Amino acid sequence: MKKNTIKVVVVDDHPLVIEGLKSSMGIDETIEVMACFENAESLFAYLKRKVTHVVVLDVNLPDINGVEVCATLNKRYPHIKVLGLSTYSDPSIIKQMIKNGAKGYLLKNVSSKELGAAIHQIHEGLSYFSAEIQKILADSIFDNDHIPKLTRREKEILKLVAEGITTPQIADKLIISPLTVETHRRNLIQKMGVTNAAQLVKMAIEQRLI
Amino acid sequence: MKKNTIKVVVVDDHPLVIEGLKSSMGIDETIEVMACFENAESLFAYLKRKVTHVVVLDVNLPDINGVEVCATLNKRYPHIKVLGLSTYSDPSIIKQMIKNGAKGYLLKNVSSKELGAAIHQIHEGLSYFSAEIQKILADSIFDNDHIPKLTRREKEILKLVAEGITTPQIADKLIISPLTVETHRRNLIQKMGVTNAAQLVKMAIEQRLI
DNA sequence: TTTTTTCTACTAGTTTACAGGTATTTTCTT
DNA sequence: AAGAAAATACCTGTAAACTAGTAGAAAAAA
Repeated sequence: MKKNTIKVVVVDDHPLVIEGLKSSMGIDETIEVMACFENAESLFAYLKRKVTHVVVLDVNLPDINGVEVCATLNKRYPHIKVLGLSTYSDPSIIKQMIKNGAKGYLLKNVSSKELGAAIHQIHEGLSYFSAEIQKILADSIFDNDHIPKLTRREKEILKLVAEGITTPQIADKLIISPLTVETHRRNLIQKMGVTNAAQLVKMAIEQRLI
Repeated sequence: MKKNTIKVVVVDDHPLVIEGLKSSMGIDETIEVMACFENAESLFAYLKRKVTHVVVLDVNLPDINGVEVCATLNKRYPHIKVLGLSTYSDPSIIKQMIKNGAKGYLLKNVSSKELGAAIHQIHEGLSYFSAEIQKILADSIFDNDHIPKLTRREKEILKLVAEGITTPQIADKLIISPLTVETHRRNLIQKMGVTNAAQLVKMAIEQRLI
């Protein structure tokens, strides 16, 4: 075992990614990939026995929530730096990771070079967020200003609209006046900043409201 | 360059996965990873010059639709075997890939061993679908999702409808008669088996047509 | 309890969408 | 060159959706 290396463990359910990480980090002699795990359980078993500096953690684990793993890691081993990794870019997940003590975050389309740089940087006590992640976070702040708060009834009607149910049918279903349904539709369109039902449905799906 | 090897090229936007594939296949001397690409354009440029047996194709490419790439591959190079690869498991996507000539399909949580076996098998003219994929396909038989064939123009109009653009505006944009646009809308609604534009948009997004 | 929000409902008019046909021309495909 | 598929366009209705206001009742929050 080499001395003065950054001891890294990887948690990812994709053998190919693990293989890629090992292979990529093999070049950098200051980074040592000590172990790889496909689930959280074996990670914690390992950490009890071995010294570890950095955990590269895939957030999209099949069995356990990556965010929770990060929280547990931060609680039990505050000195271990967590570097989050995921394929897709959900701002809320990234925020939760940061909240739970992740020191860095990358998307899986990261290059070997950037990954190495990130590991070095967080090991030195700094944080590392790739340009893409920073942009996602920046955009999400902007988007939060436009959060269309929909009422319970509006959400209900929105779902029915997306199912192709017409105003008279919705009125019939909810036992209210069609005129009321129309009002809700109008408010939905106004709140979401769209022009008609088709665009409303598109936006609603994009905003994960449906 | 070795002789009698299976010449493989990889298309994936994740450098780590590419690295993992190269590393994994390095063990098997009968498989030779000739090149890796992060987009479809450079793949086709390569194929014009070099002999290739198997293309390992990530379906979730950022720029271009993986299904379309598969279709183009199958059309231009019918002798090349395509092995689909994706992180998530959408039955309709897998079906579309098979329909477009993919000889095999795997999820990214595949082991190096299975990947090697799959490459060998499809190179021999057989097909290869991992147990997980087979299960997904089997399950999806029950909920028969008829994927209607939309024409180029229909897809174009569908996108505009989803953006909230009205028939007169679409007509203006495409420099065709509003009556023609209405016809296309009607055909879209009929083909997709829906009742109005709102439901049409929802279905289109669900079927990944937008 | 007061205030605010949400849900309800209305009038009136305009625009767009949808149903059901038919039919010509253009563009692929064979 | 022939046939099929797609894109174009029209007609006649009816139904629904959208715009733009107003406003009372119920529920939730302060």
